Amino acid sequence: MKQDLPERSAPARSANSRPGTGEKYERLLAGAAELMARRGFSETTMRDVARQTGFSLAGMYYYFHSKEDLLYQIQQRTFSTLLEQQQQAATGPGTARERLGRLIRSHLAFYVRHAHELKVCTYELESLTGEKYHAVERIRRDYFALAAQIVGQVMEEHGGRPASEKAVRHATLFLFGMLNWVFMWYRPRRDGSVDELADEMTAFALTGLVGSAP
Amino acid sequence: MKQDLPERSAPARSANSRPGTGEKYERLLAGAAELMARRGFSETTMRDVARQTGFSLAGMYYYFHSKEDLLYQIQQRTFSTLLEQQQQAATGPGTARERLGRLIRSHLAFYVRHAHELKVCTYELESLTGEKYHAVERIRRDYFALAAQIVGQVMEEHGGRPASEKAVRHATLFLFGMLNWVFMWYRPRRDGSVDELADEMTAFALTGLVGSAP
DNA sequence: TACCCTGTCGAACGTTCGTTCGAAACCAAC
DNA sequence: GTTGGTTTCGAACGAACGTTCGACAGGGTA
Repeated sequence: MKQDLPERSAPARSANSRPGTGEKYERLLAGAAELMARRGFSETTMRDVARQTGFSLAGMYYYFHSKEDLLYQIQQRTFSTLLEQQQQAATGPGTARERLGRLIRSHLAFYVRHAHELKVCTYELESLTGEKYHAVERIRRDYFALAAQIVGQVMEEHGGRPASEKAVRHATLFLFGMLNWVFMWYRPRRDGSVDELADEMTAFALTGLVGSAP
Repeated sequence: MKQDLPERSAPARSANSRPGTGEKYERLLAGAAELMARRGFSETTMRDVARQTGFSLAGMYYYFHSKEDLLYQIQQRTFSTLLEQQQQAATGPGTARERLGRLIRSHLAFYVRHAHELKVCTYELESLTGEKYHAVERIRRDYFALAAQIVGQVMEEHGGRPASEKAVRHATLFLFGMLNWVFMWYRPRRDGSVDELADEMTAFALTGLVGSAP
């Protein structure tokens, strides 16, 4: 009785199972995220995850349906939480510049607390297929729209009139480029706290190299 | 004049083989780079590369020793060419701001001409091991130093005194974040020419959101 | 013709992968 | 102690992977 649903993650075993919560389930996701962040999705084997989390190879499959499902759970949970947090940080009071500063700071703070998971979200979207891919991409698009809105407001606040859609889009992509590249180099001991880093990045985004004082 | 690197990729066949040049060899590297850029290194199988380039599976191994060697050849060749080009573009005459503009424009122009190869260079360093990893990392470090030097000059030119090493380092990493993220979204039809994009990015890097006019 | 070097390839080898299956262990409720 | 659902796992399966091997065609040279 295999599933014949086109996409879906499918029921698999009867109708019970897979609480979606629980201490062991969390440990599984966290362990998998750590390995996938370090080595990449396809370089991470289920045997690695089993060793890391203390489960047996077969035992893990009680909690999810497939390796891709495991990746999906990590991305969906992490990105949803981040988006929710950012919607609060970005829609609060203050000028557009202040909201942009909060967005950057809050993103980096989230990164510090969930580095592995966020790295997986950022770099492993393309390891998902079908509906899982589109579901995560939808969240990502929402997050981009949220940031683009603020960037547009900053540009309008300063320029006196709305900036072109393309200019806003590109500036937002520059911002995400900076944010997403942080995974590749940030080490607290060498680079200072994320609060400091957030200030530097905000200054760079607002006034660039020749506008920021050291 | 071939390498006798420590790490060695093993002699494999006698002492001949692997010209390192030749039309077929180029076709092999280009085809492999295209697949690896699109799907990633470990998702790209040797059978895929064979199909893409018209070789047989075994036939390809006349030209290199292993899959990792193939990846290394792509990265080493591409990055060396880029670095050489950028050393010229960045050490020419003009103010530091002008040199930064040339660096950005030249990097993006190279991206347009060698998109697949550069994407592989940017995202598949960690698929290399041992001496191959370190060899490519050395080129990457040189490229970073080149950019950091110009960024530092821009900051000094404006601030009147040298900026802190950390500030220069972080600003350079912000710049590379923007540049390297371009792979993820740039489409000429929608986003305009790379010359336009280079101008936008240079303006953003120099004066930020509130300094650039739309 | 005989020889050898350069390219090429079908077929296979050994390994590792994600996943499955049946059985066993656990445990609260009777 | 028996039951029945929940959770765990050793062992195996089939597929796919990178790589190798022996063979062989082509063509330049003696």
